[in-house]
Amino acid sequence: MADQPSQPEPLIAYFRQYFPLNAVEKSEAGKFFTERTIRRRQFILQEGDVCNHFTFIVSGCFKMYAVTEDAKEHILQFSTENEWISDLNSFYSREPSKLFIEALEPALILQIKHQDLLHLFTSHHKFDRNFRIVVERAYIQLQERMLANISSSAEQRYEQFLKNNPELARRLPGTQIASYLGITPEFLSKIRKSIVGKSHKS
Amino acid sequence: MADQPSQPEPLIAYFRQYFPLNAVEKSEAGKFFTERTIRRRQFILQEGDVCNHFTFIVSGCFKMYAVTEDAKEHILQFSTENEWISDLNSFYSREPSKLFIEALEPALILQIKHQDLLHLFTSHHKFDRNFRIVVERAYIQLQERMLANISSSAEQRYEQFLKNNPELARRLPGTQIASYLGITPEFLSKIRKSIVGKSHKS
DNA sequence: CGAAAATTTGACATGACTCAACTGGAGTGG
DNA sequence: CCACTCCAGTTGAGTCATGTCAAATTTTCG
Repeated sequence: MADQPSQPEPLIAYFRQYFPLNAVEKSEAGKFFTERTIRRRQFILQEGDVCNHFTFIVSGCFKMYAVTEDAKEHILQFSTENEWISDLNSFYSREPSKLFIEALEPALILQIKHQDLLHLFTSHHKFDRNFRIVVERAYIQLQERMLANISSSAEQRYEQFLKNNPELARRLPGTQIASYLGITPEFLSKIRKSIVGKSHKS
Repeated sequence: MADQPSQPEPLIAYFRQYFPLNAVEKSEAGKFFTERTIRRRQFILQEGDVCNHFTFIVSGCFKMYAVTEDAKEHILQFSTENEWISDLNSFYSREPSKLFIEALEPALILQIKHQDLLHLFTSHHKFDRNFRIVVERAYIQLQERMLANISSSAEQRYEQFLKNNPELARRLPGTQIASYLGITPEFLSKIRKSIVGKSHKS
């Protein structure tokens, strides 16, 4: 539903940051990326399905999360405008995903199918390069988050999140941020109170 | 010190898993990767230095870690035979690293310099592809570890580590594993005791 | 407006850390 | 072969960080 003729300008502008596409490559991108409009709370991936699309976000915001046996949601990733989201594991292994990807706001996305992306990699190697760089940058960020998780308290991680993602901190409810940080919403509320207390003691 | 004529067979065998190199590409790999012998406790990267090499491990074992203001060591990664290790952030940004990479066992490695790797990417696009895949797989693993960290107790994370890395669990002292899991060695000791207790109650 | 979700608060429970002491190998040099 | 040191590992007591549960309040969205 809601598929439309593709307008991949935002994607082309995105790739221009790394290795700009030539005319042929731009035309190929236009051919294989499909535009979709997504409602708030709509899923673009559900647990049990194979992740068959690589998704570029033109506007809006998504969360990717796992649900554990105790029925709790654990957010692995937020992604917004000019970012990618996909369960890489399921996408490449073709095995059922253990994750959900859900829109937190109405969104506009560009999606490419698994086999079309493999085709792009093979026929136009600049896509290999651009996607190498996309994943490298994501890896570096995840590594920083990992370091914070094994070396800092919940309060420090929250402050680091505020500093690195001021925009997200404004857009998202605290419950979601708590889930991302690996703490309970109640405890996040207590952290916030304690931070306010500190800044008043000037 | 200890540089030797390169014997890149293990590396070529490694790439064969993904996209095998042709004769020209093999010869290029041989030209740019340098072999080094590393002693136990020797560093191949120290905080403050720019990470100028991408390292493939032929044999041995390394840890990559950060040291925080309280002088504690936090292990971000272990890497062993047929794996890579490098501070991607410093390697690409050319800024001083915040990390150390240190040998936990005597090791044999193959290293390529920053500018030589960029050259390989540009002149032989199969390296773009192979490194895209290398980073994708590392990303998927790190994502699993991240999920464990935000959703599981220390005991569950330790059991998951034992299951996923039985080899490392045998090779490494518990102090190092505790640092990797983000807990204290004392607490790991108590976890071990509690696990033994459980398995006796059959 | 009305329902559902987010936030806050407090009492209590538990997970994980700190510190200090002790144990027991694995080298190393005599 | 012994004595010595040096780590890794263990243990226990006390403390701090974070979670659980339940309830009241506020905000958001349909």
